[in-house]
Amino acid sequence: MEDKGISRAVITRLPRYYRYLGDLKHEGVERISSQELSRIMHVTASQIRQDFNNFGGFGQQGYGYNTNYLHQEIGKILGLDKDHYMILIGAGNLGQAIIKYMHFKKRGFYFKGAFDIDPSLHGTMVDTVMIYPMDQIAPFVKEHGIDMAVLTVPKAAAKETAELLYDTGIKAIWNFAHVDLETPPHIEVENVHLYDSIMKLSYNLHKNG
Amino acid sequence: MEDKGISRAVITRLPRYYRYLGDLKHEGVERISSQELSRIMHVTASQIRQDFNNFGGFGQQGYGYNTNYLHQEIGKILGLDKDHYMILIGAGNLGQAIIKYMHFKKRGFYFKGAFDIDPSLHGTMVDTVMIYPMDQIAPFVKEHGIDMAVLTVPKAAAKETAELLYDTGIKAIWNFAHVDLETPPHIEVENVHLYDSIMKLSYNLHKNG
DNA sequence: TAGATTGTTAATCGATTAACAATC
DNA sequence: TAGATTGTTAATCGATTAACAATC
Repeated sequence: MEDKGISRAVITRLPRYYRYLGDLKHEGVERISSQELSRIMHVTASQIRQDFNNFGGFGQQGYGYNTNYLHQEIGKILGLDKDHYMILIGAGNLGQAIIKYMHFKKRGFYFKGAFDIDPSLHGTMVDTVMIYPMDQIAPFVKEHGIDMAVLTVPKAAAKETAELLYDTGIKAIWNFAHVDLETPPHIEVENVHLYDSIMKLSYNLHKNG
Repeated sequence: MEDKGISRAVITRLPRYYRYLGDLKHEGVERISSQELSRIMHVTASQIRQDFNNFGGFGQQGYGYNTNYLHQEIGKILGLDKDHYMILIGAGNLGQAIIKYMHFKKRGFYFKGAFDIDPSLHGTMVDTVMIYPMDQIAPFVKEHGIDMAVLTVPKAAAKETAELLYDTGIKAIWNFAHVDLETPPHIEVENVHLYDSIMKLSYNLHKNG
């Protein structure tokens, strides 16, 4: 699970496997072959087997894969068996929606607090999450053992806001601001660039005339 | 621009180029070489030149690229020189946030209406956008020349809701529900799978122990 | 045991990088 | 003209697919 040699392409596919296996499990499907999964997911059976074998085989010759076991193991690889304590930085429209959208919905991801520069928001709640002033980020992170920050501040503020996090002990930033952060090596970043996404859709919409 | 042979990897990089060139333009940088851009964006100069040459050269030997021109041309490739009329389907937390987040912010993308099953929302506004009942989707799309739908309904409703769009003339779906839609060939889909994204971050957070 | 299907090696394909001639 | 830098071809690298022996 700690192998550093797993390619980015494989990692990107893992959550999708996890999602499909969760659905199959939900439908009561107990076993599945790479061929059946291939048909459902529209990827080759070969790729499925190659992907899983990056982490050591989860299947059994002549049988296939046990849906429950495979789902669970991929969950472990993704770190979903562990709890994550999160803060939100930038409690605007998008930030508040993310709190409401994620909260209680996905086990293991917990918002412990939100931060904003707007003093009128301080002390108010989004769902069950309190909004604090920005200068309390560092002590809050330490006190609550926060490992992830969700960054939903305007583009112009993103760089300096992210820098507030670098020495706090935060390990990961989920970045919704449309800049690419240049983070220190001990911090992982995952970008959700919504404008990039809609531009890609726009391209595809027009590509055939 | 209509060339179908452009690889997915190249398309995915275009919005990022567009973003960086917009920033450079904003900073008053008039020309840039692939080498300078390479340094700023952390990709190889070779890749930059290859990518641009998929669409016919935009540069000049010995000079480099004109920032404004290149920005504009990539914008055209992405279809950003055209207006897009959008509807939102599913006016919950995330949907409302997207309307507020996108509206007026990015030229060319206009929300004309929103739709929800909840009758108590019908007739109310999100920003400047009215919420309508679901059964009005088809006539609305035709009347307003809508080309894109943003799908922010719960996972369980996504499939059947998407199907309401297939024969309306809609050309593209920006899908925030965490299912992979099986759309007919005349409809493009771009997925924003937030859970997939946070799972990837979780993986990277744990991969070094 | 025979059939099925994995795990894994080999072959192919595509994308990235390097190199350099063309040319501004 | 000389220097710089693109456009483009060739080489390399990595990811995907095919094939099949191992084995349940």
